[in-house]
Amino acid sequence: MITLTERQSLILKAIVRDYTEGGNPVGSKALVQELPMKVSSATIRNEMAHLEDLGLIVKTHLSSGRMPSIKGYRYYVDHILKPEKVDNKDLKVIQHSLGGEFHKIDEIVAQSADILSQLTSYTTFTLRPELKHSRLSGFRLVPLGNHQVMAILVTNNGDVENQTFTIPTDITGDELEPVVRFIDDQLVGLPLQDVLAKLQSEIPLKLAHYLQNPDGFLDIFGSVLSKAASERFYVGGKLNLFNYTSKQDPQEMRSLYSLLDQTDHIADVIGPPGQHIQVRIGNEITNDLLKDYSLITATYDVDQHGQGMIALLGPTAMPYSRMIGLMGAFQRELARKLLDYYRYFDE
Amino acid sequence: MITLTERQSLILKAIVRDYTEGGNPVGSKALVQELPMKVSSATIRNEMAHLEDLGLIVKTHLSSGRMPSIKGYRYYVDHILKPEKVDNKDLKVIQHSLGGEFHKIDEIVAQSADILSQLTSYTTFTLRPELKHSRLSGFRLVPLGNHQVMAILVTNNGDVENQTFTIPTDITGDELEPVVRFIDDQLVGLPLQDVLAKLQSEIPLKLAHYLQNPDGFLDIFGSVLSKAASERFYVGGKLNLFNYTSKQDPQEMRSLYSLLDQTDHIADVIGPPGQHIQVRIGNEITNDLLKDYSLITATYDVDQHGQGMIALLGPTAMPYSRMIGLMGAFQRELARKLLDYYRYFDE
DNA sequence: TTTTAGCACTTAACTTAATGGAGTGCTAAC
DNA sequence: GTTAGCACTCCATTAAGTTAAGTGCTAAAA
Repeated sequence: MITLTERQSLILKAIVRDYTEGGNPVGSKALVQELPMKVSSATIRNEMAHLEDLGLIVKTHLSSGRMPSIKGYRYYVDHILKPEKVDNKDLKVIQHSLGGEFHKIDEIVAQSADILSQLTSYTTFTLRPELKHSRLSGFRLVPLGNHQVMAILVTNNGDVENQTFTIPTDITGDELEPVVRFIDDQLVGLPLQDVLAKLQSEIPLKLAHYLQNPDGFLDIFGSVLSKAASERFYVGGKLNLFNYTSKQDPQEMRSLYSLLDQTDHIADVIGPPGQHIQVRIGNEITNDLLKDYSLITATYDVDQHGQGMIALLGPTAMPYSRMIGLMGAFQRELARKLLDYYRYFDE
Repeated sequence: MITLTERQSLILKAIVRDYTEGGNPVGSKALVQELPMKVSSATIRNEMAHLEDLGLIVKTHLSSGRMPSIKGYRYYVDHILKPEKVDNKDLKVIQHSLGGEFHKIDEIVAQSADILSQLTSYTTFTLRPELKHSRLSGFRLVPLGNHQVMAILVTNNGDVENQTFTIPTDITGDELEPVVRFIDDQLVGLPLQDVLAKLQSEIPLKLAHYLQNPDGFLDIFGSVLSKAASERFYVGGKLNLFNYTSKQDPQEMRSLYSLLDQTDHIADVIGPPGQHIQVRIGNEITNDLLKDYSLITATYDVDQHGQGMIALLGPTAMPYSRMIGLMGAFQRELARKLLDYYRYFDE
């Protein structure tokens, strides 16, 4: 367990700030100007040597200034940093952007990714509260003619999922009636995850009473259901990658960029909803492609409707204090907005 | 009007080929090896000086080798190049990729962009045959509860467009019945563009007979209709940009990349369906961001179902001969596949 | 008239050397 | 414990020199 004196702590803090703002290693003379106490550069050099022994700062070469190491950022984030109170202008932007009328939760969550990426100039990810916790409130099968049927699934929160299927024979509404009625009777009102579970077990059996050949229908229902229950990350500010990346190898940029298109990989990186705000720095991120970046994740809570996440990807040298403050504010505003939304549908 | 001797033509051709393959300016000595006739490097130098006077090739500095100018590429494409017969393996890939079962035209067209970008390692755009020519074959309004209604529009070609609306009051199927019947009576069977036209003129009046307050419904119908009739480009191989771009300025990459996300800008660049295969080189493209690239566009024809387009964006130094051959083949295969698809739905 | 050999010339790209500046570690004095 | 002073290290920049590729031009050959 590392313990720093007050002065060492101030020095580390100043190095983090300077390096984040200027992008260049910081020397002892520059620090003389900035520290609140009056000490000589030689003293600072002594302290810096100590910080380096502890592994909190590093040199790029024997006679260069210092920059924070991963461990240094870690210490800074854990013990020094105070979340900055969110800028009033930024708060206004958030509230205004979330203030409009939305027709779907996914729109709110998707837009959130965009707002956050604009505010930060970094790349953001958002995850809606898990749909599994929503309840099935309706299922429709609409024959469209031309051998096509559209399946529509509705939840109590107003989420709508639909999919069109091509089927061998033309079907009229009357033929589908008993199936839809079966679902209304047996499954409406249950959380989607329970419906999913039942689909594996008792539904096929029961459905056999209503339909001669239930397989085709089960495929359709299962497909829409799992599409609805699957989690989707929205990505904002993909293009911002160009602003903060240090890479110039096009191939590396390419793999990075393609990572952002793969929801499952993003899910691995960001992990399940957890406690409050978490900062992962450099190689603490479980993906080698991101080992030169930092990731701030925050879980937001919408009461009985479950939890969602927002996340921010940026350079290791980012203004953590401001970012953490911003994430906190956003987290609160988003949760509030979603609560409002759910309340509207619960009426 | 430029006319070249046989030998000059061969030299220009060789310069284009060498420069495309190697990426470096081509010198007179290298050409001695490659030309079919035996001439000295001095003779080639004389010919090259002439080609330079005509503006077909340029030097990067006083004593460098030559590379083709835009004008040089233009001449090459117009007068020298012969489309390469498409590689048998590539043809197999195309046929196999388009051979599967598709449920929607948009899937076929979207997948086409991906296949083409894989085959070429460049970036591709595809545009489906204009939906305006399709006929309205059905319209449904499905009440979903929770103040929501889904509007579904179906065409005779199996295209389905749907959109969910939130409305102030809950509505039952019975109330919508007359509206849907009105549409079935009056509009089904007409091309979408005619429906669009009528929506501006006679429909509002007629609808007033069926509904007290037709405005809300007209908004919904109009919205789905215009969403269906709007053209959409599919983009394939966005990431391939990293392979062939010469830019390393991240800001420029950024604007380029964001251009690919804007369907309307792409439409401007690629232009309306035209004649067969067209090659635009460098500043012949009407967008300054693309002035260092080349664009090959091809229009494909699906008989009475209208025309669509495929397009290819790559470096000015691209193997035009192979690419034009490939575009031709793809154009034919895609048209055939779509004809099959339409035939299936016309049954 | 066309082609070619030969040569002087140009330029980019690379290598080497020289210089200045920022910053460090260490020592000895305060 | 702190500081002034100094030798030392390394990067960055500039300057100079070298090489290789390629050209244009001239005069001779075909």
